[in-house]
Parts: sequence; structure tokens; C-alpha cells
Amino acid sequence: MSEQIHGGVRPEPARSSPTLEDLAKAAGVSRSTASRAINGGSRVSPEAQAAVAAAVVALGYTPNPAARSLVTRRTSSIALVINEPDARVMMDPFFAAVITGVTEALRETEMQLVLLMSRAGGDPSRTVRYLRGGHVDGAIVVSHHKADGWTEELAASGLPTVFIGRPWDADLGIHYVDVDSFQGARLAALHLAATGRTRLGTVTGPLDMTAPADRLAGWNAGLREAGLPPGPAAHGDFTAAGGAKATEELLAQDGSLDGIFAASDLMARGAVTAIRASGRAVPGDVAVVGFDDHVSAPGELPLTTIHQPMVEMATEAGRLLLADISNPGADRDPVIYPARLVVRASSGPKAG
Amino acid sequence: MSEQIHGGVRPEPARSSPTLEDLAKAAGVSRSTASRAINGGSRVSPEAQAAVAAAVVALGYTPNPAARSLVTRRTSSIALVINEPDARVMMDPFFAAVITGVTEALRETEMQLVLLMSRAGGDPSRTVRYLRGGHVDGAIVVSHHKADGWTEELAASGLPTVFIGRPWDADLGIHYVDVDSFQGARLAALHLAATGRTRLGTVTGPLDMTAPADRLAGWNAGLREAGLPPGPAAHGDFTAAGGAKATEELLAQDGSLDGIFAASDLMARGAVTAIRASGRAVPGDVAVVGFDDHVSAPGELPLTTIHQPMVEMATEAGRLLLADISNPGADRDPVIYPARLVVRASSGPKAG
DNA sequence: TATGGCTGTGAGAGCGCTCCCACACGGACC
DNA sequence: GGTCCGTGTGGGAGCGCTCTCACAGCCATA
Repeated sequence: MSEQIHGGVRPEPARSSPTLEDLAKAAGVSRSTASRAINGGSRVSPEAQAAVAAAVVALGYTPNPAARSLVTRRTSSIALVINEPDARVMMDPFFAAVITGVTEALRETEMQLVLLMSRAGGDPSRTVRYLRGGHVDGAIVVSHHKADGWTEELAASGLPTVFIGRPWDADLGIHYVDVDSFQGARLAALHLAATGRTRLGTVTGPLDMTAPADRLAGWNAGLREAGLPPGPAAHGDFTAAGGAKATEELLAQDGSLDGIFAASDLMARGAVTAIRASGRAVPGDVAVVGFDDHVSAPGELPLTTIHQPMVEMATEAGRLLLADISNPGADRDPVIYPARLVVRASSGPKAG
Repeated sequence: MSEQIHGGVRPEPARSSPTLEDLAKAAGVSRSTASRAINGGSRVSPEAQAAVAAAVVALGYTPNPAARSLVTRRTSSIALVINEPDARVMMDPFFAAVITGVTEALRETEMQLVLLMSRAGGDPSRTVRYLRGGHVDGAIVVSHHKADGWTEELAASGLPTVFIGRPWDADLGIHYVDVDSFQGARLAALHLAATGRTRLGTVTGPLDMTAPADRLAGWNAGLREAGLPPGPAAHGDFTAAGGAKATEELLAQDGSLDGIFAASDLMARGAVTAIRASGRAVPGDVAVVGFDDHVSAPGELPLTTIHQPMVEMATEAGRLLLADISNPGADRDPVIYPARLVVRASSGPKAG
């Protein structure tokens, strides 16, 4: 009985995927040679190379990534850490641009993107554990908040990491890519002042992030430079709805406002909506300047805004990370892109 | 000389992360017991369990995922295959909802999401190779096009797979989650007819996808049922700009159109823009019905639309996949969600 | 007291791969 | 003709884990 089951002929060898051993046998070479042939083929004769290549096709061989990873200590994947409580932020063109850019940087590599919705996936410490656990070769962190706290832990872990947007503890050699938010906001203030606006307010982003903080500082610096008094500021959350709400507050606080700078285009869109809802015209009564330079949908009012090359920045972050993975520990200066004012229909001289 | 370098005391053992062996030694147990303690701890004494737990903390131990994966044949990650040429599609609330829903389904598991931008990442066959290569435990495929071709290959590979949106070759037992597109579109036609509209056109999605094809069929069925002649159809690409362009074509073709059904909310938005740009009012002159029921931004015209519970559908897809991973090969009926008409401001009785 | 099972334990094999090393074999050099 | 190097090759160890198996100890049962 047991003989029938366990002994004798084993008809079907479990039909699992072929191993390197199988491949080598089929190609008539040793496992070592087969391995070399697969991995670039230095020190392999053309005949062996061809035999292995043929066997790969014949068997449909694919190397077992776990086995390979176990010895090489490489995983061929990097994490994209998105630090927001709700995956709906993906709707923000900002994140779409990040994914586009990073994908572009990885195009010619075997690297894959692991999406870590760090705060949406429950336990936040799980993210750090995952990153430190050797699951990925590196990480790109985007939308970093002050309270995240694990920046140092991540830096200490030695995992190659690149931030998109300056991290709070940038002092300890964390690599990052950023736009010059301070200058951008300053340009926005100067532009509004130059077009004759004198009563200016701003809709900020969450101030536990560096970019909104920098933009607020740059904005205030610009006002000072233009000889204008510091105006009211209301806090938004980088959504259109948040921008609209903040703008209502601003208008309630000072009905004579004639210019508003929002720290993102999405919020600027909300600002335009709120201003119009209050019976005022854009830019006739109130001018609006955004930040991002997203493409606007057809029919929308073209926004005066501060351009930042998001896709390019994300690609650069990807490249930086790849470089850091293949040559860890090297010092790399942060890459700061200049901010550029783009004037469109939402700003200009006042009506009347 | 060589003695100094290679022999004698090895002061620093390469400072690599601790292995299970180290952990076991620190806890004073065997490797086997340590392993058991870490993995749920059946058949482990409380003392051993506690000792191992303490050692984990003391050493900062994390199991090597590659080693574990090598023997368990599990990777603890699933792929989200997004089959679009440009990562910018992420801006479509549809994909944001998918990510939200899938993340939700994975929340209580250790599973991570690998994002496969299959057509944006260059070579499309790379996606199949990756999926078959044992990198992931399963896959969720979204936005599947007819020409993708690798559906059979994927089904044949035995990799647990769930489609969001019925795949073209649904016959061979591929699991999927979908909304009843046919009924939804039919409801749209009946609603427009019921509000007195008689000259109706539609903006379709890409017809190499099942959902747009089903919606077009349902739309035509609804027209027939209402006793209306089949109206003009123009093709859109699921973007607002595409919807606007298609609507212009529609209006050029038949200036007396008084109702338009767009196969997605984004395209319906474009339709509203184009209709208004032509000097017509919505819904006074032309009523618009969308499909999706995305939340609209403040200030936007609330859309009459067909509701589909995208987040819930994506969560269900995630659950289905998890079930299929832990119990492969089981037959599972496709989950079809009913479509529901939601009437808002973009439709209603005609003006005048 | 003998027998069975049940619990906790450790030894050992082995997952599929890479990489180090030893070695055979040529041709170039003195 | 010997030594050398450079090339292609195969053997073997070992990456860090899980899992099967054997076994010691214990209690409940016959």
C-alpha cells in the first residue's frame, strides 16, 4: 500500500518551475556555467552561451528571485513611501507626476516599485519595519510630515533613501530633491505687488511639511521686499475643497483683499471657486496665484502659478536613488530646482 | 602580515543584520524553537516564547524575507497591474479609488502592493515575465485592453489573478469584479428619455475595453426600449479633454442634440465644458449624464451619473485575490455590482 | 506498572541560487 | 621544452530560513 503511494515511479515531478540545475542539464553544462551565461555571460564560450539560451526558451526558465536575492542581497525593487492617511491623495496630480517620473527613471532597470501607503495601511511602524527588513534596495519618500519621526531611524538604517521635498532633518546628510519653494513664493508676492495689488493674503499648505513652511516664509519675505504689510494667512490641506474653505476665511477676515497666493494649484482652484462664489471676479477683483503648474482641464480658468518640474524632479530622485544603491554612502548634494513664475489669466491688473 | 589581516580575532563581524541563528543563541533556544516562536508560536512554551520575544527586541531582529520566501514559496506581495501607457492616468479618480480599496483589503495582512505600470515601463512582456517569475503571490489587473493579449498566458500560469472589470476572455474562469455597465448605461438612456430628451448622443470610452463596450450596448438598448432612434456616438479616452473633443464632434454632427451620456464622469465634465463653450446651457439645452459618481470639486456642476462603488469593488477584488491565494484553484463567481442612477443638476427637464 | 498520546524541543536537510576556488587547456614568452 | 598567463569550466560551500522528523518528558488512561 504505502509502496504504491510513496515508492516506485513518480510519474509527475510536481510540475514546478525548472531550476538552474534543470537548465544546466538541458544545456549540457554545469550549474556554474549556466548561471554565468544567464548573468551577462562573462567567461562563457559562445557555444555554452547559445546552449543555455536555447534551454532557457525550451524550458521557459525564470530564475527564482528569492534564491537570487538571498545570496546577492539585492531585491530589485524600491519602495515609494507615500505618507498620507488616505490613498485618495493619489488623485492629486502631484503624486501622479511622482509615479510617472520614478517609473521613467526605472524604465531601463529591472527595478520594480513597491507602493507603501504608510499611514493608510494601518500601523505606521510597519513601514519602517518593512523598509529595514531587507524587502527593498532603497526608498523614495514623498510628502514627509514633521511628526513622522522615523526620518532618523531610516537614515540610521543605512537603507539608500531619497526624499522628494526637503526632509525636516536634512542636516544629517539625507539625500533629497526639491524645488526652491521660498523663491517661488517670493516671486508670487512680487508679481502680485507689481500688478498693483496691495491687500494680499495666502492659503498655506499643512505647515508640518517643509514646502508649505518654506512657501509661507518666502511669501512673507516677498511682501516685505515689496513694502507691503504682512497679510492674513489661512491653512489649507492641499485639496481644492480645503483651498476654497481657507479662502472663505480669508475673505471674511478682510473683505478688501485683492490678491491671494495659494501654496498649490489645487488649492488655487478652490480659491477661484470661493472668490467667485462670494460675487467677486478673478482677476478683476481678486488675483490668484498658485504653485505647481499642473495642466488645467479644458474650460478652467488658466492659473498664474509657480512652475515646478515635478516629473523631472521625480526622475532625478529615482536616478539619485539608483546611484546611491550602486554606490552607497557617497555624499550627494541635494538637487534644488529653480522656481519660475508663469503668468496666466488668473492674475493681472485690477479691473476698474 | 597576512596573519594580522585574516587570522586572529575578528573584531567586527561585518555588522550585518542578525540571523535566526543569532537570535536563537541570544534566547538560549534552538533555531527551530526560535523559528516557531516567531511564526505564531504553536508548540512553544511560554518561557521560550518570552525569551525569543526579548531577544528580538534586544537584537532588532527581522527575518530575512528572501530566505523565508525561498522555502515557503510566498512573497507577501501582490502586483497591481495598471495597463496604461502613461502613469498620468493615476490622476483619474478611478485609479485612486482602486488603490484605496486594495490597500484597505490588505490592511490586516502583511501583503504589500507592487505597482506594475505595464505599458509605461517599456517592454510589455516584461510584465508577464515578472508575474510568472515568482515575484508576487498574485495580481490584480485593472484597465485591461483587448490587444493586451497576455490574459491567457496569465491564466495558464496559475498565478492567482483578479481582474477589476471583466476581461475579454472571461470564459476561462478568470476571476473578476465588475459593475453592471450595461444596466447602468441603459438607466442613463431611460432617464434622459423620461425627462423629455429625444435627441440623444453618447461619448464612449475606448472600445477595446469591455466596460465602454458594455456601456455602449446598454445605451443603445435603452434608446430602443424608450422608442428612440439610435443617436450619434463619438469616442473619448476617459479624460476630460477627450470628452470635450468628442462632445464637439457630437454637436457638430447634430446641433439639435438635447442629451448626452458620457461613459465616465471625467468625460462628462469635458462634455459640460464643450456644451457651454458652444453657447448652450446644461441642463437647459443639453442634459449630461456621466458614469462613476466621483465626488465633484467645489464649484463644479453636480453631475447626474451612474454610481459604481469603486472603492468597495477594489476591496472586494483584494479579498477575492487573498482568498484565491490561500485556496488556489477554487471556482469563484464573478462579483457584479448593480449600477444605480444618481440624479443631480446636470440633467432634468428642458428649459423653455 | 505498562501503554498510549500529547507537548515541547533540537538536529538536519534542503529551498535555488551565486560566487569562490581549483583545474584543465591552450598559446605566448624566454 | 619549460614556465607563465588567460580563458572556460565544474565542484562545492553557503546565503537564512522552514519544516519534517525523532525523541525526551509528562500526564492520563488501561
